[in-house]
Amino acid sequence: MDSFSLVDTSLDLNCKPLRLKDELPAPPKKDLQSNFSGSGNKNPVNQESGALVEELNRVSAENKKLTEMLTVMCENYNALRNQLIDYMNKNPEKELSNSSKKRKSESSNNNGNTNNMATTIGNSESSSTDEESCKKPREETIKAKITRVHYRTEASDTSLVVKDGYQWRKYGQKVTRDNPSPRAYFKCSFAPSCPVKKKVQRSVEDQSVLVATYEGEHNHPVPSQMDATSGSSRCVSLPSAALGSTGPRITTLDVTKSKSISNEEKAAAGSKPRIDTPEVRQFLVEQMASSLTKDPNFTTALAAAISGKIFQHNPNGKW
DNA sequence: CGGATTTGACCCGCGC
DNA sequence: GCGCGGGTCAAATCCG
Repeated sequence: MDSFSLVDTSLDLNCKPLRLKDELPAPPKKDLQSNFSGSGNKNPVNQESGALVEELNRVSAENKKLTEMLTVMCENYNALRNQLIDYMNKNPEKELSNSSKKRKSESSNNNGNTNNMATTIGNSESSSTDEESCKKPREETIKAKITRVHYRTEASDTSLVVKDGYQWRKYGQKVTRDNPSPRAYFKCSFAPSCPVKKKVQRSVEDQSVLVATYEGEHNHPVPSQMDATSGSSRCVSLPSAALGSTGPRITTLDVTKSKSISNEEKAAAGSKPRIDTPEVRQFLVEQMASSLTKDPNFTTALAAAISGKIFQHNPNGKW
């Protein structure tokens, strides 16, 4: 929808990726250099602790700044959202005509986001910063968390296999009315213990984009990281969760990625607190994004921005 | 031979 | 009640 994309774009451009790029890398490098390469010898412990304190202060200040930015963004978003609601109230027919054809479950889960474009993430968690949670009764969304993820694939790819780290068993395929490309239905291989299902279909607008719709949450960890890279079956598609670098398309959010990140978080927490490694930096970005996943529209904007910036910075896309 | 995939049949909700 | 369309089932087939 236009309003959402408006929100997304504005947030996206003015938000933190730029700042992260500007602020994060530069100062710590200095610190690290002074700590390690130039480190000499006088008082390494004091020097290191001083640098850490300095780093902590810097990060705190940055955190504060980001929080303020987030507040401003929330306000802007809420204002825009209110305008959108007003608009939708004035023009209810268009939205109704779109949503009326949806089946009960889908329309209820997308509750409010009645656009049939594959541009929303129907994350059902309530937001801590947004008024959405109190405005919209979302009890029905507790049942099945629906997440929509975009994957860019090779143009020549014809399979509907998405490498997301989990193992899936295909149980059906259908050609739907609104999209000439077939839709594939997958169940998690851990079913029935794991109730997660996924639908994969090529985007109408861009055939090289796979839209995966996840229903439910895995009640087990990712089988292995190997699966995410080598593929559990004949995987062909690239797991690049970044569309932001290419087109007007709004969203991409890789749920499994955030989960694996959280594993990294545990590992990092258990080991040394390396403040300024690229991994940690990226993790901070990811964590910011994941914290915003509570709001589907912010998630949409920020995930695209983060992914876009990160992939620009790291063209190989290797982590 | 066993597991994964394919694909037509079937089920079910919704609109008319 | 009927037709349509999306989702699921399950027998057949494929493949390592």
